[in-house]
Amino acid sequence: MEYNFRTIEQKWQQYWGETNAYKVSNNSPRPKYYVLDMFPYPSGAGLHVGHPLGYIASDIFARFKRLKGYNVLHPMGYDAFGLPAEQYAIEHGVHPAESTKKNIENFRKQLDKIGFSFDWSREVNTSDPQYYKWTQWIFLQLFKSWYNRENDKAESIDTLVAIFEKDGNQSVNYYDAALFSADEWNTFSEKEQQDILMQYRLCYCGYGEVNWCEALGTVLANDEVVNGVSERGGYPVVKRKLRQWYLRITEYADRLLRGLDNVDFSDAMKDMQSNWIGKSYGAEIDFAIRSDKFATIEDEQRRKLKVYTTRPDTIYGVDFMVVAPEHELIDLLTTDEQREAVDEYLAYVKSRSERERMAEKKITGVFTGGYAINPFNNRHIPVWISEYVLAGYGTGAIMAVPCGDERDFKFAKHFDIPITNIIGEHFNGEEANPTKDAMLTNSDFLDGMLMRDAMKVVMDDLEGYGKGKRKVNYKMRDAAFSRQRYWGEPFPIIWKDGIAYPLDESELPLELPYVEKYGPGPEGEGPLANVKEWSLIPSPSPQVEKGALGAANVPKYSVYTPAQYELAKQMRKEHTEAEEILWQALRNNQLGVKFRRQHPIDAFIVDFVALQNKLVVEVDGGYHETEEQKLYDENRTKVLNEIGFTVIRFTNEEILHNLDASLNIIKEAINLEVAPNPLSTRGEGQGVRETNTMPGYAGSSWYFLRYMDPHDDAIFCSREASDYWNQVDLYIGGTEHAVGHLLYSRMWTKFLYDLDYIGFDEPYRRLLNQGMIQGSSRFVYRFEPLEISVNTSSPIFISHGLYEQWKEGNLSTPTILDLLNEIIPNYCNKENYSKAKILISKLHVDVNIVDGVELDIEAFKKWRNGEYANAEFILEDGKYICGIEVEKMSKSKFNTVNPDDLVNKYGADTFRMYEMFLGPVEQSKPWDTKGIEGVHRFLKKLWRLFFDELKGKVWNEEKATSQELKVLHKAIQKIEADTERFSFNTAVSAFMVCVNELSDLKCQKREILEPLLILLTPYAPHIAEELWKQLSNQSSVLDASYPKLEEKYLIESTKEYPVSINGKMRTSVVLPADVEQEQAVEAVMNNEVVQKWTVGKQVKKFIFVKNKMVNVVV
RNA sequence: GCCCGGAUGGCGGAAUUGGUAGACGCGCCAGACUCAAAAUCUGGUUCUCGCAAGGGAGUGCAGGUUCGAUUCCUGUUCCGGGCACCA
Repeated sequence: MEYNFRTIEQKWQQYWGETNAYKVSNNSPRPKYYVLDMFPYPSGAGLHVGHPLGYIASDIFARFKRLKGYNVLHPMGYDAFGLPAEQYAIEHGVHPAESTKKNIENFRKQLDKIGFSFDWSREVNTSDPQYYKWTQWIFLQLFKSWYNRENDKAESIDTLVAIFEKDGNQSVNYYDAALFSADEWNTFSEKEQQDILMQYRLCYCGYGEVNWCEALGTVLANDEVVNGVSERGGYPVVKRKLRQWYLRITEYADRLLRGLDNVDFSDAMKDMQSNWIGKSYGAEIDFAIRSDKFATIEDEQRRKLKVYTTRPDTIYGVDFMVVAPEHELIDLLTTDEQREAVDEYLAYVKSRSERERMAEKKITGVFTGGYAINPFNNRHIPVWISEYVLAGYGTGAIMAVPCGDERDFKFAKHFDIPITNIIGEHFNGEEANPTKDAMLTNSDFLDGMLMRDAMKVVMDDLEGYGKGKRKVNYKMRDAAFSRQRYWGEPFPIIWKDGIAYPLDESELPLELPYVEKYGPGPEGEGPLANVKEWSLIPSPSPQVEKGALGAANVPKYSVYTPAQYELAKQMRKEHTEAEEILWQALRNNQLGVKFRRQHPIDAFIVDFVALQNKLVVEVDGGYHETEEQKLYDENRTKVLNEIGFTVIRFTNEEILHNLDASLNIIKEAINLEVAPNPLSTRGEGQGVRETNTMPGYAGSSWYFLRYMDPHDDAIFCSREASDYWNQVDLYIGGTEHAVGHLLYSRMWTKFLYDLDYIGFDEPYRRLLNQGMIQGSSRFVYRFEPLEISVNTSSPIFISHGLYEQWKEGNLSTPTILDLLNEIIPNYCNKENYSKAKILISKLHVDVNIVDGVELDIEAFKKWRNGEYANAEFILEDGKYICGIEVEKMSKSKFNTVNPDDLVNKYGADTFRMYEMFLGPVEQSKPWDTKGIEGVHRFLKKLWRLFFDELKGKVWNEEKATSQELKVLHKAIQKIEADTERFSFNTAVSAFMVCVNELSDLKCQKREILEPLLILLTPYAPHIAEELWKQLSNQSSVLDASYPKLEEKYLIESTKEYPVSINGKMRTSVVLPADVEQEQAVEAVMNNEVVQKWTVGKQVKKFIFVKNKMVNVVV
């Protein structure tokens, strides 16, 4: 009987399925253990061998714990919302729900073949309304909560309202809101009250910058933006402020930091998270600024440049200031001479993504022309703008101390800014020195003080004189929680008159409407904004009928017809007096904003427009008094509003007689900076649904809880279930989730804990990071056709070794041409040899048709539908050898290996063990199918301990010898310990060693083999179950109990000690196990080899480490 | 740029707390079985000098600490992951 893995694996997978072998109960007398894999996104490309790595590891551990007597929860599900499905829908017209469903089916099929012990009755899918009902529900709880810093926890917003009603906001003035009293609160309108509350909510609405691509009409992810243009199509991308939802994760910053002390994550992971949170202690310092634009002293007093610094001790070393390009004071600081340079620089920055800005090595910046005043010595300090200062961090402005900060130093050098040395000899003029231990110089009253000590002195001084204050700062920002996309959870929010009203919980789930088109909505809103019958509540929508206006069907303001353009040009010449006066006041950026006049927008040509601010200004003549014209104006305004423009209308009279007042109105509109919430102007008093959707991490922030109680209709997870399963005991996934998913889910857990829905505030007790499996790409080398060669349809490929020789110049052109002529007669005439210019291109070839490095030429000819059917090859040693490079595993590089193929060829058990055998699970490594044979051989060798091809069953009931027991218990010891510490690769080796040794001993005894099968069950469950049943066991091996290590079988009476002379291994001596130093000295010194090395030399030292080694120093 | 990893034979890797560098597997070489091949089995395999015995070198690179360093420290190079709208 031979090892027929296909039959065996199919048989037991079916058996385990039918017997519900993996179904887990929430009631068990056994201790619980929760093993979780990071939520997979079911991509259309299916599984490649990199995906199951973590799942196999977790499966081994889950099965191991089960054998150890635990009730183990090991679930699987799908993070099914996401961009790729939506992108696929846009490109192929397949609804994301459909493609996702298909992908999941495919995923499941692939997973099933590998023999995982998932309890599929607990499967979850984030895009299932029964699941996202609870994602929406948790969002509502976040929306209805605020963070009470006094109690250091989230509370219902009602407690905040109670505080406002009683005392106003004096005690809870967190987010730079204006102060108000209880009386004032009570007289506020509902809108005013709700606007204030919105600022406090844990999920709140604000404005944030996004990558906006006008041509695609959509917001792009950072990695969809390459060099300032969209990845798809290469269209320009700019920053644009859009209304966004935010998660107030910053309130949890400190708890997220402290919580790291109570979890078992790697130090690297903890470092990454705490660096991300970025807690720092420092000071905020106010610098007065000089500007001739200040009308009064009060103005000057009011508008200070606030910086955040962790080094207030260096205050006398400040040689310049740098503000972020988005800083609000730039306009004020910029002098007329510098205006042009500043504008140019800001335009440049606007085209760059945040990532590019941070990654840029090149130093860029521009001087504003303005100065700030050092509050300590009244020194005038030039203010610069540079992209390396980010608006979101600190105050968006820094005081630069070039002698102490490397980046400041480089900036000063680059722009020739003189450097003040405040650390004396510690600064060498060549590079900055960030020391805190130098004695201060050039620092007035701080001179001679240690920098460390000066920090406190400066901060006390700042606070004493009201020039600044101590401040704890976090690098972490609130997390953007909305996406302008279709394929995500809809927000259970209805806007009415600019107020966000939550849906009643009984109305959940708010289902995603089915759509046919996935294009972006107006004004950077999500595609849902196009679904009027869904978003407007109730219908009908007061839509403007375009035909009635004679409007062309022109959707975007940036797109207009040549005819319109000509008309606009004409109209510019025919301006009225009022228009001309206003134009003179608006032109040349006098308000800090660029206006255009007579510019086409949609179907209209408007009088004036500030495109960036989405502001239209119209100046109406007397004829606007007619009824007909009034109606037209009204409709025109409506359409402009619809596409996000604010419209201000003046009469000729107003401009001519009160220009200042008119300008003030325009200024006010500009200061809004962003267009008002489009949802507050649409729908005319009726409700409008929120049309953004939630981000990918919404559903994945709490999924581990749903697995505990996946079918509960009453709550996201019953307290009973979460009390029983509690934290995830082992969480396995990649480091790429270090600061995204892991921080969000930790925050949600803390939030749900604050509201007392669960009893623990850290989701994952222990985290294991799996490495990435990289692809090992193979290359072939193709000649580009020579101009002088005969025309041939045969592409010619050259083997890697020869290609390398050619590349290094060791293979001359004539030699190559000779080779070519050999393959294709008369390929190139000898006379033309000197004119030939050889070009060889390197092409990816499918790794699955390459055996190691040798190309399967026949398979290659059939590859890609016979694209290379008539290819010719220049071989080396009769073979075509491919080049190798390690790259990311991806379809486009033809280096993906499908687990299905390997499972078909070798079986799931072999595949599982091989994935583990490849190396430490935490480490990244390239995939190489080659070695899988060795593991397969091991399983066959194990099989032969039970069955002989000819003799049939060969195991026996004989008593085991002590030598055999030693082999077994050595294996138990090693495999148990290795599994416990996730060193699966060495455990697989230990199995091999054990089976090798048993084979050598010809041991086929049940007493030894049976425990070995249990050891093997987590790794290769199918073969273990088969052999287990063959040994006539009735129950499943899955529920056997793990063999117990008996130390007594391992005791040795002697030990072979390595002997080193001067630390270099020379020989070894066998000594009794309980040997003491004196005996050891004697035995070692009498050793022949030792004597050879020590003869004529004095022994200086004799080092004896019991059970380790001996070292003789001469 | 910043944060976090990694680097050991031809290849994947082992060496758990500073104590015999290269376990186990692949590949390669030789042999057995076979008409032959596959499969299987046996032996060898870091490099280098040497017939051998035996010696020398060796864990990315340059230093340091130590009786002893793949392991600890300093510096450095290269590769991988993350950097807030991929999930």
